[in-house]
Amino acid sequence: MKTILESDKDYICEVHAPCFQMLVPGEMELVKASKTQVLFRKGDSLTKQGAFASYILFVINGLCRQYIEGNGSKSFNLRIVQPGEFVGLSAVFTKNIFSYSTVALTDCHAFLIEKDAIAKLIERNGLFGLNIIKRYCEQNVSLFSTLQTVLNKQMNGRIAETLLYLDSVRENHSDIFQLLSRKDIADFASISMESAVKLLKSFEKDGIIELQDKNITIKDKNSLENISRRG
Amino acid sequence: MKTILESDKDYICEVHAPCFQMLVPGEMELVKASKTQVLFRKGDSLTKQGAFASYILFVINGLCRQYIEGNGSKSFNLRIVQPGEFVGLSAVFTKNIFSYSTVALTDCHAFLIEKDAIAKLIERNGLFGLNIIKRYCEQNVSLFSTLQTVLNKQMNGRIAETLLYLDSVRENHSDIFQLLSRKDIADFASISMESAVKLLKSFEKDGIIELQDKNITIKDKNSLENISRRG
DNA sequence: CGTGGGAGTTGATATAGCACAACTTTATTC
DNA sequence: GAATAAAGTTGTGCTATATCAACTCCCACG
Repeated sequence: MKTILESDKDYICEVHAPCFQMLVPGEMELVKASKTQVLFRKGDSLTKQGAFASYILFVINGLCRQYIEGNGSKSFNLRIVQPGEFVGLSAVFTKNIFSYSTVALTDCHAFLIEKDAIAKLIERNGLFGLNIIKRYCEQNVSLFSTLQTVLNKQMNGRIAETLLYLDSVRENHSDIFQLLSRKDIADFASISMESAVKLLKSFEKDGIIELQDKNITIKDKNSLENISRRG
Repeated sequence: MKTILESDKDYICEVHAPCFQMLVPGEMELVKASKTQVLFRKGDSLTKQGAFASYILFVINGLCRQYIEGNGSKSFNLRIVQPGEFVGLSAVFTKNIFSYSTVALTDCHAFLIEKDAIAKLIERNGLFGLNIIKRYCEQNVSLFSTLQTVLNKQMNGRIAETLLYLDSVRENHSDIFQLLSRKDIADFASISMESAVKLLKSFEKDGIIELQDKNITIKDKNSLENISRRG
């Protein structure tokens, strides 16, 4: 993790990120003044579950994996963080502790924005606040859906859902599967790595997917959706 | 579910709810104009999972149980909704579908506020927006913690946690256990009703809790916390 | 007053998915 | 490029928890 000296050009680029479009010039200054651009190297932690959180991160480019740490080496993957998304929103306005860890799957540029700056911004600019609320809302809905899956579906359905999710990520990031180990995939479905391997093989045998080394191609999306729906 | 004709006195009462303290007079009018006070009878649904959501609810008095519906008769209890809390926040700013069901455990007074009114309010009044964000944030953090529990703990830990949670609710609502069946308790821990019964009995045998009909008294909070922590 | 149904209780049986072990293949390091 | 570590694969037994079934208790309702 290494702080980057920014050029003015960088700033112009960042300020064009969709989330910051509705700021009036004075507020833009506020963001500029309070943020720091950082390069996270592949494998670096953007957030560490349980650590103190006084800032949020906004990912400019690169991919991250967001996960909940359990006991021992057990962990559960929440999502792939893509450019244009915030990390750490949920921590900042309550107990100031990150609820999850985030690790860079590739080198990532992000900027860090102090909690106070965000709060001031929301207070002054209602439209910005509404935009942030929408993001909270989305995250909320997505958490409910995750909970649904974890509570009601079993291995088959969970792996199917995982594959569909990762395939949707692939639309924008074609190399996503190269960045994930079998354990990573298992951790999206919250099953053991061994079970994941066995299920993937069985899906391959049934002609639903194709395995080429790390890459996974979906051959029969319909079947996968059915398996996912049935649980 | 029955709409109540409100007196001016009612309005004064409602506007004193903590969340609406920082509104300027013009905005207060907006809330007044757009909300409807409703009485939900014990057993009535405040929200239905999957149903269209164009409003949020603010509970004035009474208790509700918020839960996720699964397949068949399976469901998972998220929380007890207490007076002063919102229901339906997470639905309103994204896909307009409730992610969960909510049922009244006692008669409940609530008011319904249209989505557009809330959005306008946030846009105009940043402090109000910040307040709403804090609530989102809390719900978010609580969802992460629920996920932690469901993913990492097993029966013992989950039931222990459930008991500690319900005991914390009892501080303000001493009759809470009278309102819950064994199935309800099991559904907080996401275990079968039979398992819940067996575990409760075994906790009783170990002198950790005391069972008197529906009521449950915690005798050894420390043990319960340990069991909950270990999983 | 008795009868039916829901909630609670208890023990017996079934099973999904994990842990382990042994092994193969692919990376990494000196 | 040999050696060692890490990742992936496969089969076998075990365990936590659900499901089922039988029974009790209590309340509602004819």
